[in-house]
Amino acid sequence: MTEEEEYKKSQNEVESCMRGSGKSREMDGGGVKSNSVLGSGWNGLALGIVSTLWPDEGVEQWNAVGKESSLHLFNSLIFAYASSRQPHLSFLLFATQTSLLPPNRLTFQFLLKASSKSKSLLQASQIHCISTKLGFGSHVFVQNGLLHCYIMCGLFKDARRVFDVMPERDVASFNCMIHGYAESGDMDSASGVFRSAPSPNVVTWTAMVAGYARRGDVHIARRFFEEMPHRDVVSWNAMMSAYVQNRRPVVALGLFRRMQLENLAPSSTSTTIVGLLLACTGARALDQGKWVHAYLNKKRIRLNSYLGSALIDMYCKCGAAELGFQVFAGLVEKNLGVWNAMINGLAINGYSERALELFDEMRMGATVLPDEVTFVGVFLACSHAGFVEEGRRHFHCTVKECGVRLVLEHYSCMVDLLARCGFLKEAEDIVRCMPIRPDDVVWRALLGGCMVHKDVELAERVVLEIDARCSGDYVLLSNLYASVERWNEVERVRRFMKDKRIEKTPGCSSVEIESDSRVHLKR
DNA sequence: TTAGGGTTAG
Repeated sequence: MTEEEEYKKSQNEVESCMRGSGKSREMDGGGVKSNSVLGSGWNGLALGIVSTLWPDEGVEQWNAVGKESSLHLFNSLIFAYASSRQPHLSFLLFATQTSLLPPNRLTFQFLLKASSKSKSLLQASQIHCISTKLGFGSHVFVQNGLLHCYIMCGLFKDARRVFDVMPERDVASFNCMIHGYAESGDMDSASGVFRSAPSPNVVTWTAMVAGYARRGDVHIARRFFEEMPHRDVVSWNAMMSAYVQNRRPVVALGLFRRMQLENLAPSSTSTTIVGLLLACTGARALDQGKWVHAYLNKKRIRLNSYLGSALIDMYCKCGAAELGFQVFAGLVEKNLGVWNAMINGLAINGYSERALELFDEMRMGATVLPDEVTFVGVFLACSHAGFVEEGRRHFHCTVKECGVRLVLEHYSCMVDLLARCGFLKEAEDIVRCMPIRPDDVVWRALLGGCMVHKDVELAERVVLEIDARCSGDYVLLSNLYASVERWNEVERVRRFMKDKRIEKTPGCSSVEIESDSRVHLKR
């Protein structure tokens, strides 16, 4: 049976189970009966697993939970795995547990959590089937778990079908559904579910705020935020993030000040600080970013990967790559986001060699595998420094070796590198043979090379390929004609722009926002 | 111990 057939079969089974499950037979607590089956060998195994999960406090935690009840212990472990980076290990543990101890409702809840985290609908369907057979399937928490898994897998229509036939719904079921619609950008449906929710809570309202923000409707998001009967730290974080996402970083900073005034800032989580750092980055507010960093140090807040990469990115985008590197060097937890922030940060600041060295270091370490974003940094570094050979090697070989798919951004960097270094033919060949349709950024990268090397004929062809031609493209072409003293063509382009009323976009620059609007963090 | 907010490119 293929995986798809297997999936369909279990989906049918789930649906027939759901239709026929009727009233749930609660068995919570009953499972502990088999305690005696669990010998010391199992306790040893459990201890080993706990120690791996929590190397420092493992024994202590095990002592705290392990001796009460074996089922409780196994459930705790399943939950710990479900919340960890290896959620699939929950299923392995369940396979060993189920032969010794009858699972209870919590076991299934945690397994469904693991299915959601590993986005495994097949597992979720199977788990739901077993739970239904044991009489837990129609419990609202279990059903919510299944619903959540459908949402996490992006199957919104299927989620709706589950939602519609649920024998009982609570506020979390509505919240799940709203979040799902919001994720898919369907705020009309989300708002329909929101209106039908009998008792929306702070989670419901926050899901609406985040949903509108994600779609770019920051004003509607703000209206929901202001109308909320009660706000908690997550709602504030969602609203701050809404402004950051919609390129209004200064408003986000202002919101944090209001949060402080309402005395909510002391309970701010690392997510609040990440939001604050993102706002500083967006506003290019280096001084305020430094304040946030100092605050983190003062409060001895450990830098997790989110905080670390946000800090690195803030320093690099504000032109202080050295400070970014200091943060990077001091980080204990370096995940892909952290490496990418540093490699890209060095590349955009012109530290090409250092960026490429770091990329080699990352590959040598082999704990984190590069992805598309990493290669954007790599090509950017090659392009800024004019490292043609190295760029070619990475473009044609390393990307494949790492199992990474080439995306538009990679092509634009590579075309930029080749074209600027005078390999115009090779650059054009790449554009013409790309397996994905080149966008205007790619064509403009080629146009830039034509400018440097005064290739008028190619530039004329390239300009015609640009979909959304703007004044800059015509100005570039006219300057190119001027540089080879073809004054008639210069005049022709200028007249064309005038007739079509194509105006030059005025240049602009930005400065750091004034100190009186600075965020002052409470000590 | 079901549900909402966070990092890296463009």
